[in-house]
Amino acid sequence: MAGEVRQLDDRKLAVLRAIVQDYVGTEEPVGSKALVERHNLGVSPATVRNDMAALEEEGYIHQPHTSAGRIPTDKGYRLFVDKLAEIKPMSAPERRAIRHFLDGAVDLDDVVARTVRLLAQLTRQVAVVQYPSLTRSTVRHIELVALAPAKVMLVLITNTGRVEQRMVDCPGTVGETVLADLRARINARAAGQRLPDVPGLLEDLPAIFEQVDRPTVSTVLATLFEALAEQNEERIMLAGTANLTRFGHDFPLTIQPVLEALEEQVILLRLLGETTDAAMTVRIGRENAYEGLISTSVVSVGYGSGDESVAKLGVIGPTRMDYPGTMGAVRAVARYVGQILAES
Amino acid sequence: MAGEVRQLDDRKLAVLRAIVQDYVGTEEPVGSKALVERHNLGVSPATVRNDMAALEEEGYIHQPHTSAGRIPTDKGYRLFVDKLAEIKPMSAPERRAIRHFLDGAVDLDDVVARTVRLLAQLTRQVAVVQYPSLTRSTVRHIELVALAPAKVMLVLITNTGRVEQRMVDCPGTVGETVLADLRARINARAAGQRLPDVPGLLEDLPAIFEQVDRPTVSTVLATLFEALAEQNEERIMLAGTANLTRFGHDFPLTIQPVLEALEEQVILLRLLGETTDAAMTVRIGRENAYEGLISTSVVSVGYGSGDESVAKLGVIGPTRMDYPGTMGAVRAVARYVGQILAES
DNA sequence: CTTGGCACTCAACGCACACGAGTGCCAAAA
DNA sequence: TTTTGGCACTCGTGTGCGTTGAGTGCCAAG
Repeated sequence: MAGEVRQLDDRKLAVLRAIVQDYVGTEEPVGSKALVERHNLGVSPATVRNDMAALEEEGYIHQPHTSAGRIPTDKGYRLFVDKLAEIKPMSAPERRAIRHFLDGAVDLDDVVARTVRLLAQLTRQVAVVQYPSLTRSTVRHIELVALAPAKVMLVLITNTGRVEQRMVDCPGTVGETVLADLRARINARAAGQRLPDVPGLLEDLPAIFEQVDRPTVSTVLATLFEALAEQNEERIMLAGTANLTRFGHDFPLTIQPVLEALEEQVILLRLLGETTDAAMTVRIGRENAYEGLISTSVVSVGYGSGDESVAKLGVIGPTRMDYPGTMGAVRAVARYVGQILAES
Repeated sequence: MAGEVRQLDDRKLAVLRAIVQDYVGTEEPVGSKALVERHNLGVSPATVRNDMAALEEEGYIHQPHTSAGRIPTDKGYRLFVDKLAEIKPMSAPERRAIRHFLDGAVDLDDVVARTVRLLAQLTRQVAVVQYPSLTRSTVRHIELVALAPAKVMLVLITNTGRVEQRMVDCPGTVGETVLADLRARINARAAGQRLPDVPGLLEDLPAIFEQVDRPTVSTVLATLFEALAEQNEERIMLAGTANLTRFGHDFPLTIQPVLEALEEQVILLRLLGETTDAAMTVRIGRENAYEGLISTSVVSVGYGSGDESVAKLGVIGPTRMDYPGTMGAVRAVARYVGQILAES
């Protein structure tokens, strides 16, 4: 990679940057003349043409047909994102708006809902927010409630405010005192612990109870462990699908697979899952594993209620998107959500 | 209305029915010649033309331009749905598939999720399912959990399996015994009662407690009443948005407002809210209050875990849709969901 | 290495024209 | 009175064709 980049002098890079910027703005192939007019590169169109030829040779741009301007390729966008663009910080009013909008949230659901709408609005694209996952969070409280003689409800509350509940059908009648005892012991050991660690801390509990109660205790614990382990049930919230209509000219073809992808939580989760934890990840066009998204880019980043990332959020848009602006918005929103979560 | 219909003899109605059926099938304006060929009306094209002229006069059909075939108007579809079409029952294999697909559900969320996907797939349109609402259901259990000295979590569980939780910030420290007492009294009075009736049954509770605890009790109850009253927070689940791509030829224009509408839960709720409880409701084109949906039809019906409807579900598609088939699917799915809910 | 000039390419546009599906109307038949 | 065949008419769609112009590649001069 370094080898290739070395061959491109500064002006060629500037030309590529200009092409990306113009194309993102106009959505039309950009020619040499228009380029020198709009950006003041101090050279003639002919020179730019030579540079363009070189850039095309290297695979950073290409022309749809002979007598047309150039369009960046995925590789071109990649270089742009990696070397040529700076994340655009949000303006002060924008930051204030974000803050204000998120501050009104009343519970975790509301935080996520507001976040995803905000992100969609800021970027004018499709926004995706993953609920804070169970695996990284810690136990705040575990509650057991007898609903019927042999029916117990188990409620798990995490430090991120997430609540998970399960019904437990017990093998026999459950005494209230036993239940209270179990509840107390579970919380004494598990409170404040990270979810994956909890099973290890509780596995010897049945032995403490009377012989007759052990099946019940075991059943309850089994259900709890199941709830803890079930990372699959990671939920996701979407917004801004209406922005897909601004996708391009060749409509149904591009938009349909995207809509299909958006309906599959599994795909979205995998998409976000590819984000390296802390850093912002940008997947451009064919870099996306899923076929339906080859003409889209995904900008995603982790967010968390402290120094540590507990979930991810991001944006899906056409490869021809305003990368600096989008990345700025994604980063800013992720930060503020983190703060909100830390406060609550 | 009776007056207008009287003017249309049986054959004219048959022509209208044929036009609707053909247009739904082909998506193209249908002419007199094609009509007599495909349906065996025992008359000549010329006769059909006369009937068409009459139908157009009455506003049931119209032609996009002079030398084109006819298209049903909203009014035409309305007549078709009201008088000319029968709800098409599901075939035995279809019914089996529905049953099988819904039977795998493990909890309420899963039931709703499966239902909405199923409905989208069956009708090949956008499906909407409202979560069983709080107002019609009864209290199964109310739980209070002390999370911190002055922080209590309130959990409300309904007979439909829905769980609603709220954090309560109490004015002072809450004693465990007081909390247990309160919990017991609340459940003794509220369990099994319909949600709207609960506040009336509990309002004198603070008076029973010691002076010092009354603020706490009042605060908890206030939060509970709030949760009970908050019908607004009725949730909705969507599926099948990808089916919008099969909407029509004039793409972005039609689809964008629809996507926007689908993102607004409020709009969807109002849409479903217009459904008269038991009966299936069909809103065609401009009959829909919301502007963005004037080129769509909404087929909706209530469903419930017994004889009574607790929530609604439906389908949104182009006015040019297969009404008998769609209505059949909606009705069948609603029935089976009702059964599932009743069982659990 | 840069630049102006120049010939070339090719999508987009406009236009004229023919085609044909579909209509409305009318007079004759039922 | 209703139905039907005939007929002239409308008008959107498709096709072929020349024009336009943005944009290119190449080359020779600066």
